[in-house]
Amino acid sequence: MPGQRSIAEAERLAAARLGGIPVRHDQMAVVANIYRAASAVRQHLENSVLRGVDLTWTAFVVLWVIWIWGESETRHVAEEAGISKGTLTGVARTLESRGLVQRADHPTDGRLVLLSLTDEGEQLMQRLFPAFNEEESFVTGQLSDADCQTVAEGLRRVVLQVEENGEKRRQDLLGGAAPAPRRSGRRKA
Amino acid sequence: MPGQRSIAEAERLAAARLGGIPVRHDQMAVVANIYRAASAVRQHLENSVLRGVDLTWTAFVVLWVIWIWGESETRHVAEEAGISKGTLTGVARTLESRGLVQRADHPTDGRLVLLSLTDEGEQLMQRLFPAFNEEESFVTGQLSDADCQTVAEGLRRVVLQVEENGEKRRQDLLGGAAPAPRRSGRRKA
DNA sequence: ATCGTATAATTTGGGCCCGAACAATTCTCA
DNA sequence: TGAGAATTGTTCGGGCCCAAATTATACGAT
Repeated sequence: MPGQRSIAEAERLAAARLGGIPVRHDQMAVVANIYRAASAVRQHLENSVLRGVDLTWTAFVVLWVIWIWGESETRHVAEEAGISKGTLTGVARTLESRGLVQRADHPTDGRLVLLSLTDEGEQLMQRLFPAFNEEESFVTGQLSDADCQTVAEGLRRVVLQVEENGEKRRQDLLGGAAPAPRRSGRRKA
Repeated sequence: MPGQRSIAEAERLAAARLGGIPVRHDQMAVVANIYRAASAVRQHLENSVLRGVDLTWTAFVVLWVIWIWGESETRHVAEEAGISKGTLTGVARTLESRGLVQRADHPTDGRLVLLSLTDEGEQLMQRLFPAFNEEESFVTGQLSDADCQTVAEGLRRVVLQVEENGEKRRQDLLGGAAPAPRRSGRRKA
């Protein structure tokens, strides 16, 4: 994990490298630190409470979503966990094979699949969540409760900005042109 | 992308589900929002400025690091980019095949490999960075400069806490036991 | 000079990740 | 009622991700 010194240094070097072009430093610092913090927190959680039960961060988040919301349609779980439908299919398969999650057909809509925790999955989350929250407290240990609220609120605004205005923004950037297709990915048969 | 309403709702449901067990809400909210913001920002950047030049977020970060720091040893690039050495090997290979990065042997230490941008890579970054920074400004558009500084500073403390105390913390949690090995991964031949 | 020991990058296995293509089902409306 | 549009979950190709194992090099001490 890179030290903080390097962020300031990188910003200085970047400014030098850009010459006359203006750089929004404060905004750059927010994005850089969001990314660093996310990596650091994920790494810590995976190597502390999750490692022992052989769960990845994503697998835990999926379990968490199903635990909190109860039996749910997969599209809802994917949305809430912040992963694509395709990714969820794979993660759910893994969790199902581990006996933590079970799938069921929707009673009236044949397109839907419902996910729920098994008893074992339920017990695991009961046991795991307090330990997880304990580490959430550890990583935020240098922040007061008020600091936490301030930071969380700032991050909420970032999320909200992207959620509410991101799509329009991306369209405007393209100026009516069709979005570039991914070079990787499935091709027509 | 899940709405903010669901975070508050999830916290409420989580509290209910945990019954008597105390939950550190503010700390939970910070971690949850760090992760959401990181996903949202990455998604927006990949689907706006990066998509057109067929770069992933990680590939861009690696280019950025080499651009800012100049020719660098791979271990330094990996550290600074926040990815493992093994991952960097693959990403560097991709970038090399695209003609954006070149590798060179270290003049005196045969173990080291140096990475630098090609002319094409240099030109790409000159062109790309302003657009990238523009989107960093967009995603933080609901925050004032002062807000940005506050949020960045809070996140810095989270990173610092994990960097400085994370390893000890993880050892303490294990209580002297050997860390659980990953179930996945390479096995002895 | 040679034998460990330390450190570098790479390889490798299992898994996550996206988004386009696809198959199955439901909805819509003429 | 029936054909097309819409929506769901799955498949799939290319790529990232980690950490352990491996290989190669450097260096210190005999």
